[in-house]
Amino acid sequence: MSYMVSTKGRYALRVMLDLAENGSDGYMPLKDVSNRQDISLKYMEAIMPGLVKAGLVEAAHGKNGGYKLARPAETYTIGEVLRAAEGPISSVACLSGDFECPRADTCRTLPLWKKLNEMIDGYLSSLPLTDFIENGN
Amino acid sequence: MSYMVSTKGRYALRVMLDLAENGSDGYMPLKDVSNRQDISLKYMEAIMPGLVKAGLVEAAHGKNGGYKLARPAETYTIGEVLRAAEGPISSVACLSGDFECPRADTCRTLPLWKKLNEMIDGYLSSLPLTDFIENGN
DNA sequence: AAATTACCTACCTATTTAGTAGGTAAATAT
DNA sequence: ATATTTACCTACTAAATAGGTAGGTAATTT
Repeated sequence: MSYMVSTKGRYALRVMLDLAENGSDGYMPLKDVSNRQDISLKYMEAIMPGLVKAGLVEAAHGKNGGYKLARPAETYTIGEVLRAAEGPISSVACLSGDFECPRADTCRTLPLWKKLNEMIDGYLSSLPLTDFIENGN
Repeated sequence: MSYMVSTKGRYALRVMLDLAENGSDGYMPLKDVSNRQDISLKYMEAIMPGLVKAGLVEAAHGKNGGYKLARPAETYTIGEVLRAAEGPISSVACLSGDFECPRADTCRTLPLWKKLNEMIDGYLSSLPLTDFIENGN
């Protein structure tokens, strides 16, 4: 077994939460986030462009630059952040898209994985990011 | 991202289903299962001892030996087969046991992963293995 | 004694994870 | 204009995991 959600997705969540809590109207340099969250700056730099491309955050270069949320914090869900950072989330390779299983037509367990994926996706996509600020939910 | 359920667990499910369908009161040689399921015999040999140790199947050496289910087929759940083959299933490393996160006490997202794991485990442990015989559930 | 079967140990290749290192491009401040 | 700050891009790396293969040993039956 391996893990469905890696540091990439978990760190992305923490950056988003950090921006939601510590961000004002301006841009927040990644160095500050890195210090507060104790995550390697260089590694975070590799994660952020994915969030920019997905339209979750906006970036600005130069002095007083950094990142800020593209929308009000309450409108994000855990699911969309994870997908932006990690790509589509699946419990098994059978449903990954880049893998064509020759047994797919007759496979008895495929519907199981489909349902499991739907459950997971439904759960994560129903959870607002801000549920994890200021309370222990 | 990686996958929570690998071939190890998926093959184990197929072996169990095969034994449920094709097994009589005697033992079924792994070679036969391997042929029907088109799974590498050598790889299956590596998976089976885990199922034996977990008490899911019984093994017999020598001629007319092989494997058979230890209990009536209807009493197995998908979850217990996957756990026997893959070890404990978790969506994130944070809850794997062999990893001690120093942020665990104050982590805001840990409860999310806990709930997600419980959902997944609850679902898989509620599904009887035999749901996947003779119908498209 | 021979055949059959499970089971054990070691190895292998490719991929992924979790980074690091070093530099380039853009924007701002002085 | 120049220096500084910031994002961003392109490698590279070490360790782990996935998904096997190869070969042999132990147990059981014919």
